[in-house]
Amino acid sequence: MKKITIEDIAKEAHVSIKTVSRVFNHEPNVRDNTRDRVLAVAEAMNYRPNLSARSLASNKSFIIVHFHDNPNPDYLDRINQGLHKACRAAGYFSVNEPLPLTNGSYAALAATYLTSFHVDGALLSPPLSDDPALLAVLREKNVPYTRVSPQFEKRSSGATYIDDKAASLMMTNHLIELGHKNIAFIAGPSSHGSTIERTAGFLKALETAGLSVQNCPQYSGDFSFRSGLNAGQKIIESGHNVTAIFAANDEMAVGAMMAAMKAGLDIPKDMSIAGFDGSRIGDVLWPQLTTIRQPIRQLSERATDILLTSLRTSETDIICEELPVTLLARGSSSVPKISS
Amino acid sequence: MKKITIEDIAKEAHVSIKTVSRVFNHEPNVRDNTRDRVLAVAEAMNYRPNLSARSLASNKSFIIVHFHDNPNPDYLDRINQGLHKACRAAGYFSVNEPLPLTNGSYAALAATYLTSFHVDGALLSPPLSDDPALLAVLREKNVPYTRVSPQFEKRSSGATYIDDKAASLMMTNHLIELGHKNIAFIAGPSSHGSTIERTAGFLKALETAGLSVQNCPQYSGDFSFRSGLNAGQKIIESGHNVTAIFAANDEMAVGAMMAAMKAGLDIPKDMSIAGFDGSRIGDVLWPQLTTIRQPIRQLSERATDILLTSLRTSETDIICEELPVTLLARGSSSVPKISS
DNA sequence: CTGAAAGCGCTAACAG
DNA sequence: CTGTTAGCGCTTTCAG
Repeated sequence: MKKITIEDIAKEAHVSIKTVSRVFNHEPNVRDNTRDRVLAVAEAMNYRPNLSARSLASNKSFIIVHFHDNPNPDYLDRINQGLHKACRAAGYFSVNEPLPLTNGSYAALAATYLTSFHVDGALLSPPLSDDPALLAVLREKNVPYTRVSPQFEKRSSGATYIDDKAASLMMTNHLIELGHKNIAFIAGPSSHGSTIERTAGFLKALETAGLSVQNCPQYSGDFSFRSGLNAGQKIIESGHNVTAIFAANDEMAVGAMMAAMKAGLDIPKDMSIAGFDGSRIGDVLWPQLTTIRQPIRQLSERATDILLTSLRTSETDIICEELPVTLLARGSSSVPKISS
Repeated sequence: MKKITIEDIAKEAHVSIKTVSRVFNHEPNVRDNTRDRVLAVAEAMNYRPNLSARSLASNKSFIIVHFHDNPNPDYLDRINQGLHKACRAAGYFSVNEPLPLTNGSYAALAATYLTSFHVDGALLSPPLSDDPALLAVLREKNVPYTRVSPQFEKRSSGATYIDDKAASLMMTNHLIELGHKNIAFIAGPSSHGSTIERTAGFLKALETAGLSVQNCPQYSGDFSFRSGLNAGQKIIESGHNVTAIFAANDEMAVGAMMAAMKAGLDIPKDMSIAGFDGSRIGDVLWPQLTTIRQPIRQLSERATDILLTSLRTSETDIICEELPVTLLARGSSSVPKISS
């Protein structure tokens, strides 16, 4: 079972290897007739170009790397699905590389990675989308990249994102409309750019509704379940008469929900809970979590599409797309028991 | 910023490129002196061998692919962590490839993948670990592989696994010791080999304890949350006086728990719930899920180690390792309210 | 222990 | 529209 190469195809199709190469690279200047013959032969012989050879000769690899450091497996998985789908549709391959920000030398790690593993482009997901050190490495190495949900210098690269502020405002309004006046907010970590936006949306909604910020205490967590649990406990002990908790992601919201349940509170009668993201964790609870559903797979797929398009057209236009979110009002939120 | 190649290192270290190559491939027959000099120069010039060139010349790629079709992102993530860690420690790279069994041509997909993307080995995780069509492709293409948690022909390849039957027996005994006599079991799908083992462990425990199988109804799901919810509803409506539900994975257990909560039952007073896997979903609930914790990351890391070792030593010994599990007794299980 | 030469399978740059 | 000739950066012979 010997390996079949471009030469075998050339011989069989009575053309030169260059012509075969042209066909497989979608280059112009091949007669339809010839092209069809080559493709037929290749199909018949089950030929696949050797990626290493292609990569060595052309200095292209047909590989896109996804750098990530998000602790949420669910989020990662959705990003990967979109990435994989877009890559496959374009004949590219995708690989994943964790880049732990907690490891002081993550930028050096990325640099090492990019030197030994030639990639054609990179996809960045939060929190790496906004990491200056990583972006610097990418630019220095001349690796094109697009970003999912960047917050800073949004238009400095191709990107897809949602309107965090508007989404957060939408959710806060939902709680306000239910009748809540004492709403606690659990913000994300400052390392995530979305934190500012989501907090701003929350505050704007309060302001518009004329609610006192004094009655709406703000806490902050690191997006982890545990930090939500801690914040939830503090909120409950604080004596603020809080009737609703809005957390900047679902993990923390579920943590807060657990704190409430532990304290013997009924959800949503005694305490409404709202999250942000639309991750699986919120589907698999009773009551199910009221949240903002982000189109994560599409964000990633579109971001990859944008990257691949820019690679192929070598266009310099920077494409940025905002995708819509949905408010999922479910069992964890309702009208407050006592309006204060 | 030009690319530095093996030639730059050779020139600078006053040796031939072949010697540099020897050093980087850990080949013998290099004087320590020479080796050190080469390494020093390479370090100073920040040299990294070009993977494509290496791959083209040696017909090795230093890439391990992980084929998977597990719907649980949490499980996948842990497998990936172990894989990544083991690969990195050995200078290998890892890539992921979903292979949806629901897609009729998944075996052909795998074949295509393996022809265009040269990999040195493959890691299989359930349910692919036991897929005959995929195994056939791998063998035909001569791609070495190891498997995580295979159930059939265990010793036909390198593998790591747990003792599913013993673990299931352990959990059932836990429930029996708490005083439960009417225990429902939700089995996994027949496509997963573990289903037989886990069911066998359940039945063995009943038998040993002298409990009647009639009082312990068996259901089956597909490992999804939703299927656990459905089974849970049936169990509650069945009038079997069931006081405990043991599901063959955590997702289904949580589904069953949700069914119980919806029906107004108190967990664990009215109904004890137990799962299997130790995935995040069970940590993030109130009460937390009693479950069997599998060392998923270690299973994957060891399986990868076994694969890499066999690649480098070209030894033909097949290594299989059984790793221990832990019973996590948490809030979702307790003594039954009424002993029947 | 070390080096020189010959490719790996493909694409780039030029000729026709 | 098509073919020829050089490499890409490395490893593998095979000689020393």
